[in-house]
Amino acid sequence: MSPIPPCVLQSNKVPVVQPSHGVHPLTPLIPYSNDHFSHGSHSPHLPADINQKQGVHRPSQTSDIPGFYPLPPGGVGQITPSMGWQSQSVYPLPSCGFRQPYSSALSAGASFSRFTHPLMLGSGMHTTGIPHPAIVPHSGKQEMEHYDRNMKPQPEPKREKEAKKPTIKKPLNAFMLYMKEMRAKVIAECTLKESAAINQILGRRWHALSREEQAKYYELARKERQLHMQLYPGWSARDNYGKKKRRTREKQQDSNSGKCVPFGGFVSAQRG
DNA sequence: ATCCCTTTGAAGGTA
DNA sequence: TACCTTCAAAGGGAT
Repeated sequence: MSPIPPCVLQSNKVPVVQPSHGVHPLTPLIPYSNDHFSHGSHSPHLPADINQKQGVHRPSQTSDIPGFYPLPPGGVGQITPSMGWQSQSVYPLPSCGFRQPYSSALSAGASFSRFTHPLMLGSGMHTTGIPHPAIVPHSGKQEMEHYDRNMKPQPEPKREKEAKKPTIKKPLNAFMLYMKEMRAKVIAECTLKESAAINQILGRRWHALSREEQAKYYELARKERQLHMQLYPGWSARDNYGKKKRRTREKQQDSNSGKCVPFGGFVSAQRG
């Protein structure tokens, strides 16, 4: 059984043979210690929340993430050890508001620092005064062009306009968190840049992860959702519906209908 | 300048 | 309940 070559990118839409479980082409995810997640009372896999609806249980009872709240306004929230490797927390709650582009910090203990958008200093402020990266000014385009890109201090004439309609982004799910973390690594290995191609690889690697490894990300995602819920109690995913303009998708039907997709799965009804 | 592609998962809507 | 749709990240490519 040979592990997946680092950069096997099946030419589009070619079914890929799924590697057997246990083989981690990707290998060491991050140097975080498992106990951060396995210490818990509930079994690591399908983290408590996988059976969601439960992950969505009211935050009030979530003693699960003590220390997150109450967050000192403008201060650095006390991050519980349970956050483990991402000690900087998914919600860094920066005291100064700036950070390194996450991609550069991806490697070890990568901080999911997507949540520190400079713009938030102005608009990304929760009613409680807690800055949150999920809040981005709604510029009308692809939401925001990624925090990092906006880092450069441009003389923004339309700053005011943007600050008017902040958009609260969805919390990232487990796979998204995984992607954010591993993207740089894949890019380095494969010298690829196209996100679509990279995402295909990441999708396969995600499946190749052991349940325990995936559980880490499910747990992280669960915490993200919880925190997100607490920060924005009234927020709904639907709030962002329609904010992305989409072109007509013609080929959705014909190209999709149950075709094999990389990884031997079937395309989800998502776009085509 | 803006959307598409590509992935998985969460969540809302509809039948 | 089951299924469908949209969005979340990301950046090169297409329009």
